[in-house]
Amino acid sequence: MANSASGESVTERLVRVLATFSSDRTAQTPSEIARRAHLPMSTAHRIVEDLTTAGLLDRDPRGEVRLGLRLWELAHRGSEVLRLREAARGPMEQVQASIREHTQLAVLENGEALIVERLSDPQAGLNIARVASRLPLHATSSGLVLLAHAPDDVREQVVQGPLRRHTAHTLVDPQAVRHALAEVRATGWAICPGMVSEASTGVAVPVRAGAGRGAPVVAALSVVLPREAEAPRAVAAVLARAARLISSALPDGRAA
Amino acid sequence: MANSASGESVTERLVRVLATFSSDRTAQTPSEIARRAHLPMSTAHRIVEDLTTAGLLDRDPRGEVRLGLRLWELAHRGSEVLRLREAARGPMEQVQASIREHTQLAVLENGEALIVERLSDPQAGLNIARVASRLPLHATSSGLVLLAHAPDDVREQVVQGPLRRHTAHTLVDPQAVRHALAEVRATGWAICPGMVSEASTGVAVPVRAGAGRGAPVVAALSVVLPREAEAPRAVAAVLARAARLISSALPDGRAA
DNA sequence: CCTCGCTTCCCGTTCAATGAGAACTTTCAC
DNA sequence: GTGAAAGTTCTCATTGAACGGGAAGCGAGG
Repeated sequence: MANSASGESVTERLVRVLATFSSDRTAQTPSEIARRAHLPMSTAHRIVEDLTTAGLLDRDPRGEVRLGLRLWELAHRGSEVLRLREAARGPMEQVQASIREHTQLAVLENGEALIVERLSDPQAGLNIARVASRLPLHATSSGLVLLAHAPDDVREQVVQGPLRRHTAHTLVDPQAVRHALAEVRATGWAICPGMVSEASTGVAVPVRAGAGRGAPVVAALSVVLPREAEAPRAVAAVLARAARLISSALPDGRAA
Repeated sequence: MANSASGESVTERLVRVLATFSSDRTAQTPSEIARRAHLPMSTAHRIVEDLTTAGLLDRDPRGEVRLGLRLWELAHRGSEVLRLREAARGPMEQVQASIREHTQLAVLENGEALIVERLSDPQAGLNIARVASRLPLHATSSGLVLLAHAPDDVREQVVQGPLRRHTAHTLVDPQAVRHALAEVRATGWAICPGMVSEASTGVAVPVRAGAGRGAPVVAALSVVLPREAEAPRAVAAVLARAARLISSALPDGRAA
């Protein structure tokens, strides 16, 4: 754009505006957006107007801004995530039926685990993650699975980057993380007691695109158990079976 | 942007690029995008690159472009559609279980019906519509329901606009449509035999935001029956019950 | 070897986007 | 009722980012 004080592309700014929305803030005033996206008032107002006429945002009569229908529509017109979710729904429901805890599916996105599907039993314990929210890679079972099978450069970048401590059990030493990842690769699952929150244990397995051990890992399937639950390895076995079901429903992974 | 030949806003163009994707075309080359979005080659390439670094698009190793994870993520961070889908899933599954045909939920979007959720039984007949696809308002049961409860100006614009004929039973006369709409309002449902395709009958009812007859209509719940099925009115009654369930799970509609 | 289509790089032109500011409206506290 | 605070809608001069034609590079296919 002409004259941007900070030398950003228009696209960047549009995304920044859209990214000010979250599961908690689904409606906000243009001024709030300006503040949260660090944009000058008048600029924010103009961008909001543009996005509104494009349908990516909607303004309700009160003047508050929400994410627009068209954004949802575009995202549903053929993202990979949709195929993945579709393939995963059945197997995830089976897992859910037999284990009765939160069941999650996550993919690797820009150094974090992005949750793409989640089934939760009302009877199950408290839950942190929601669909479309992100989790740290080094401190969650899904994250470790994704990281273990990520390309070398991505893995190293995360391992060497700052590793935030969530609980006393969080792995914050690069070497410790590398060890854990090697074990995940060897066993085929990750079991993480109390790494994010003291009270729960995460169990996760890789989901591959297509059959075969060598097929690329595209997602991690996980459940969150209460810490005191025994038999996490039995749970891992259940997950592994479900993961194979998902894999076989997925187009073969030479594509990705 | 500086120099745009056609006086469009940047945002418009970005959306045009994103809109070249569809359920059928989930991957395309930048050049294809250029052609379909009617953009000069170099411009399309640049925009694709921008959108890619912003995460709204992804390029696979082959060079083909796909919708990016981040687009999906943003759309799932608090659109109204999500609430609606969530509230509707249970009741829709009940409908599905008792009727065993395609069950759909649609909202009004810019002069068309946008399908936001769909459950389909493998045993059910052929199906046209997918999630995130659009249907004409004047020729479908969902469409007529939405149109019947739309603001006056929207309704008149559609009724007076061109009404495409799909089959011999499609309503293409403005006055006929107005009559149909009045009946939909009076009875509380729409039954459309053979309007889109000769072989099927659509049945739809309004879904309101919150309890009470006066609450605003936010969606249409419908099923597609084989034309020869008897008892469409019994089906409408089942739908109406489900719609009330959905409504009660929805935040009260003074908001919208 | 040549052709054809896609992609990438280059570069002069230009006007859309920009953002400070002022005026106006709504909201709320007292 | 009055005043302050916050949000919104304008205006407008400035300017560099976006634009797009063109050429060069790349690769597949005949």
